[in-house]
Amino acid sequence: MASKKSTKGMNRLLAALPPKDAASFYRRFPTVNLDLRTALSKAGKPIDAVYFPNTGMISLVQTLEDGMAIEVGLIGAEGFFGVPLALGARATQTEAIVQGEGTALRIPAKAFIAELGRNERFRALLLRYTQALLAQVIQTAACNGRHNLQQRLARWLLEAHARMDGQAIDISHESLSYMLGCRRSGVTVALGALRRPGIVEAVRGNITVKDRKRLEARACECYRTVQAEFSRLLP
Amino acid sequence: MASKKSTKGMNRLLAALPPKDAASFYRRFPTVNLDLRTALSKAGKPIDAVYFPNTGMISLVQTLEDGMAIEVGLIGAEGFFGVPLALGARATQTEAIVQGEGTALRIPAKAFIAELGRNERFRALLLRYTQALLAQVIQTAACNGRHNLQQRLARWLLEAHARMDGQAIDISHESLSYMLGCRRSGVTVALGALRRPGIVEAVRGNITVKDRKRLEARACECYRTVQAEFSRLLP
DNA sequence: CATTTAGTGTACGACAGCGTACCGAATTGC
DNA sequence: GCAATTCGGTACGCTGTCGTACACTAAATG
Repeated sequence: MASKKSTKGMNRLLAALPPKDAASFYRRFPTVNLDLRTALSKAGKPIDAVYFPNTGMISLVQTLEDGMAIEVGLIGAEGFFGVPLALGARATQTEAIVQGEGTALRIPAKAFIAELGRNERFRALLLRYTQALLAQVIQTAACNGRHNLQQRLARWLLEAHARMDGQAIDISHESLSYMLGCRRSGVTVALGALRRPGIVEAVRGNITVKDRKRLEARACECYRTVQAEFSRLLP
Repeated sequence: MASKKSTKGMNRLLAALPPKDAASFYRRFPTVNLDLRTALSKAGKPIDAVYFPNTGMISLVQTLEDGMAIEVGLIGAEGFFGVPLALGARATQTEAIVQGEGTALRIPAKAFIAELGRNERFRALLLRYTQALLAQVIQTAACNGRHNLQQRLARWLLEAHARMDGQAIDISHESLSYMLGCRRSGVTVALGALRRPGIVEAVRGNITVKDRKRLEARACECYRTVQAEFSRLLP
């Protein structure tokens, strides 16, 4: 295995470390499958491991008292799940759910914390990612307050499309409504408006982006803004 | 001046440090006035100092491309402004605006970063606060997506009331609409519904909470949820 | 293969909040 | 003291999204 080439399809935070460090992580910790709809952590329960996705994506979902939920962040190979541990907390009210199949490096909480204590560079990198995640959540807060369903759906599809490397996205209207915090039929209508002009194709539980340019035109600025923040913080 | 007693009306993060450390901060850095409507940082510009409020409050506001804005977080004596610096960034797209008059300890960016590097305990404390702020922004994202104006206004008033120690809140409907991301007249109507039953009193640019209990009943759960997160993370 | 279940398309009345506009009252600036 | 400006109250028609409901189809299950 050519070690330089293997940064393709590898988690980009780990890939940003000195090659020896990255290799050490991949040697010492297992790569696990991220299976669709699996919860990596539950509200209020201790986080028992952190995940650095190589492929696939993880949704951060906040559940409200009435049982309604809404997505507040999306994590792919550009990041990792486990920010609260890096900040000295053990648990969050926010749930993490696999929303796109893939694989991830899994590091148990204890080992992760130990590693942070001894690897200055690793810690600095993860804190910069934390700032990027914060920027993403902030943008989502603004987006939820001011942009309409059409725009937010288009944004979500762009985010997912990028993280799934252009593959089709396996998600039902029902799940998507859960992410966007709206009715199931609201998704059907908004998606119909993207499907009719051929911007996306959609069949039972599966959405394919066909024309990214036109999808961007229908989305709000939020995707672009967050993107810019990420490349500024994590070059 | 009895040094133990002086934690009253002092920033609570600094008050949580060993008394010697806290005193050292207050000796080495100036306490400045937080003047209403002052911007402590501008979108995209380097943050030149961090602020630990003793009293008053600071709003985190995200501006969108169309010039519309919305508040994503609120900082009082329980926290500090400057999280991005603690995470290794120099600037953010998010603006910080004084929304309630008070005073704050001001630490220049350079000195702050130096201090973080040498004071382990200080750093750990600020990172736990960062997690609390993240929880606040996450809840706000969910709140903006799912709660109505009435509930969100009530929540905002509770947050402000707590941070202003029960004092009257100096803010116009216009500014409030800016915080909540709605029309000015939307605020007037929603506030009217709280004023008529005597829950709040409102005169030109000034709102007084008269009945906190009933205000809580009109607010969404978000205030309580964030509150719980804060006391869990920063006892 | 027959039956159940999950996912999708569509419709309809209700309503919260929008954009806009206008007026009077309080405050500020000259 | 007067004019200009800011702030607050109210109204009206419009639009996006909601809640709900029903029918149809594809997939899963027996």
